[in-house]
Amino acid sequence: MPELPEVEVTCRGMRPRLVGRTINKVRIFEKRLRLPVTDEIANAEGRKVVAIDRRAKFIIVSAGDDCWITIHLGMTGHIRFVEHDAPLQKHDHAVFCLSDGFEMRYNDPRRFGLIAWTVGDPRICLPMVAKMGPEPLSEEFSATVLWENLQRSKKKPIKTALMDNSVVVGVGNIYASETLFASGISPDRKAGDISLPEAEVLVANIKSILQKSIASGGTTIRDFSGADGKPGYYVRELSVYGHEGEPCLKCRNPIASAKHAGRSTYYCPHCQH
DNA sequence: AGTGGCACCTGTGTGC
DNA sequence: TGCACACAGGTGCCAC
Repeated sequence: MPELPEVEVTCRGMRPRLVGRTINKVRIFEKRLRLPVTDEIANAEGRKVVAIDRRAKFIIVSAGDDCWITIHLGMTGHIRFVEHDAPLQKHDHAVFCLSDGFEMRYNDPRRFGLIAWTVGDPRICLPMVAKMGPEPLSEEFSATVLWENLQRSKKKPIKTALMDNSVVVGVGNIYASETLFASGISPDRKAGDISLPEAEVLVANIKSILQKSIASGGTTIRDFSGADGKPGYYVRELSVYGHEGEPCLKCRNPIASAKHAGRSTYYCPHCQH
């Protein structure tokens, strides 16, 4: 489901519902996520949530005293807040009972997500999180940084390189296609052949497209919804993703599709070089 | 060392 | 209607 905008939208939805509440009880119905949920998650009981942050596509919940809960939504995960007596849904794998009578429920049909408990900031002590590349919406993510990172995977197609978390985080399959279209760059170009001025254009488009998507509540293809249950409306703004055969918004020639590293890519052969 | 391919899962849509 | 198959928003690991 979620790329960076969807995770950011989820975080923003969680903050007013979770921060300041005490987690009274944790119930795990299915431990077999991407990494098994450990029994340590029960240590969250009795703790009050202090803050919620995002790093790449990880949701990082601070529970005070250097105790942390890290949540990843995988491809199909989502978070909902419901009254404690609301019926459980299929694939509700974890339930956090809160002091205000509501429950935060983690639902993930494909179970590619994860829920981890750590003592110590996950951005330091969870290797999966610690080794992530630059945040696209941060100041540090500049044309120079992108260009330098692209040199490390210079033989990859640029589309695949943009989805590599060591190059930049948060750009998944949808936004890789969208940012390349906006930049007029072919997905087949080798990452190492992207010039600094082109990197400049890419950085600007990555930032603006991700920001616009966040403002629209993210992109709902099939089943994404934010923590408030609302779908993302950015799907209406997508220029190429899922639009194979339809006329390009710039030149009216048909949008094409291709595969890069097994993932679908959409692009305009006429506008992107 | 960088790269492509596969694996992990369930659900949905399509074509026969 | 049923079945087989392809495909889906992510990412770690495994051979080459």
